[in-house]
Amino acid sequence: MKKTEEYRSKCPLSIALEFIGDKWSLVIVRDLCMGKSKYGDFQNSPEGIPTNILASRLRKLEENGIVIKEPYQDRPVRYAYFLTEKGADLLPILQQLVIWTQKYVPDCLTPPESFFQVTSQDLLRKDKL
Amino acid sequence: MKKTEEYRSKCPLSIALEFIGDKWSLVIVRDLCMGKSKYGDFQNSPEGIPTNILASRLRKLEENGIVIKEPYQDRPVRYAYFLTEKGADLLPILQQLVIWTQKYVPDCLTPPESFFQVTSQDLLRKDKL
DNA sequence: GATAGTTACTTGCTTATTGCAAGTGATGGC
DNA sequence: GCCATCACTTGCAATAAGCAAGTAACTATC
Repeated sequence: MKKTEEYRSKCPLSIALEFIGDKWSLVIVRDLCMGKSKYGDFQNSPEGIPTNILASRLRKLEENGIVIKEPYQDRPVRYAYFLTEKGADLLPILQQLVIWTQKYVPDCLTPPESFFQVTSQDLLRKDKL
Repeated sequence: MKKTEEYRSKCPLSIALEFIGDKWSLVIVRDLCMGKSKYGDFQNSPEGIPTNILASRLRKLEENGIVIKEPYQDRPVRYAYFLTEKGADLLPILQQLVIWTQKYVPDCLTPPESFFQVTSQDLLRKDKL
């Protein structure tokens, strides 16, 4: 992992944005929180993430220790993706983002009640939301 | 403001990322929370935001109702920037991002104690952190 | 053995964005 | 008239985003 000298500053907010400050990374983390783990799962999400962006973001999230990939099949070898503890701890951020949008954007969807009750620990036990 | 049909999906998380899912917007919001309001203030931040990016992001934040600009001088006219209520309500998101980074990135800075005690309401009273 | 289907990517290309460095405009001070 | 200040804009090169098609490694079917 990077030394703090390699970030554009030592501010923790600024550092966080170097990890997840783009339009797709937290969408992928959302899908992982919801129990999705394979390529087809992510591609079925309503945003229609381009396949090259999906591959690139999953690789970066894995490099940053937010996601791990585990083979679920041998011939050919194919991988499923899961959140690490570091990744699961992004959940409170997702929850706060949802609260913000629900307050300020009319007509957006409401996640299930469980979404606000689930904790990072729950995700690691692989409970589905 | 956009209708929900104009976002890439109706998911509140996804919508939020269309507003602030980049590496600079929340850094600017951080600076506004800290009481900064003029160009020179933002440019003095440690990340060294390029001036064209600063201008572009402030304009977008204003268009999205997250920031307002008010003239502080007439000749020539010059503007200072402040958070709206919508912008101040991003504070819990900033706080969660900081908690995450402090847990997972060694050697990052620690904000003042007040950062975690301040509320969105406090920001609107223009209390400095 | 050839063909088709499935899943997970990669590739080539176009378009868009990022960001560097310099420049511009409207003032005031000397 | 020149210089300084502050808030941007501009031109351009580099990088990233994303579209659409393609590829690889299997299995199933005929």
